Amino acid sequence: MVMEEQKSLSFTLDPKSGVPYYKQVILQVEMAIADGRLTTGDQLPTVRSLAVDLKINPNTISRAYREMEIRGIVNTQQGTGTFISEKEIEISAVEREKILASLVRDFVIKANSYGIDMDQVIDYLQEMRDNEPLKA
Amino acid sequence: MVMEEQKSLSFTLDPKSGVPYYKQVILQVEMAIADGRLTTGDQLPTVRSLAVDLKINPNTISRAYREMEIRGIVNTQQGTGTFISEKEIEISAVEREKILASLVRDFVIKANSYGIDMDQVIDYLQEMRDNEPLKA
DNA sequence: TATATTGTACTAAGGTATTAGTACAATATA
DNA sequence: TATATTGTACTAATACCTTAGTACAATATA
Repeated sequence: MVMEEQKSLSFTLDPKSGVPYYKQVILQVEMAIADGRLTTGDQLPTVRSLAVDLKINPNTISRAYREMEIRGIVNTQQGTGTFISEKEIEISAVEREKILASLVRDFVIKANSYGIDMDQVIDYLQEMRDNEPLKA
Repeated sequence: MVMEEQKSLSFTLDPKSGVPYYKQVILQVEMAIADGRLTTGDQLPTVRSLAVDLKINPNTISRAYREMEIRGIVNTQQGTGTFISEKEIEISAVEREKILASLVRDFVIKANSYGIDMDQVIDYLQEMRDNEPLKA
């Protein structure tokens, strides 16, 4: 068994946010991937250790990891651990297009309801991309 | 009292979708605004009439309208009705920027978790804007 | 003022989501 | 094989979400 890199990420929970714990965990992993702190092959904290750290039940961590596994973000193996996946080869271009379409649709409707139009959104995204790329 | 335009929109509900009724109503109003079927000053169906049409409780419609009022999408007055707001003058540029930032952040994280990067997103949005603008 | 029309407050029922308790199962490794 | 380490299944408690029932309140208008 190859020893994968076990990075020390600091997870935190906000009980008052209204966001479920398992979703907060997922979000933090996603953000760590997005900004490069986590990458392919990295090991996440074990279910038990993270549960102890965060003082919550192991099943709650397990649920977060399971959801990410379903989404293809991580791979889990009992007895071994949970690791960031090889980059989602399993999503076809067509499927990705569909997902993107639905994400964009929701997003545009929301933005629109705040009086923000597509030009603004596009400008914003371009600036964002040019100034501080999210992907490592 | 000026008689505002009362357009005939056809609302529908899908009980099997898992999306709450009040959210379905909000979504349909938002989409109607986005594609121009509804615009500033238009009156929405009354709470009661829409409740009868959709065969649900008036409070459910009321909740949808109240949420939209909080978001600044509509203005409600008892005895008079519910109308599409004058274009959100109440949102400052700074506030709008903040909202946009948080919307974009959520969106990018989601897209990223599906392996979709910003360039793809921007391309997609640009095509969308150029081909079939959402705003009338 | 009287009446119709509009939205609202308060409450409760039912369902769903979230989390924890407890015991278990799969894998790695000495 | 024995033991430690990893994740999991099943259940139940609690909280929250959604909707409806009922009665009410504010406004418009005859």
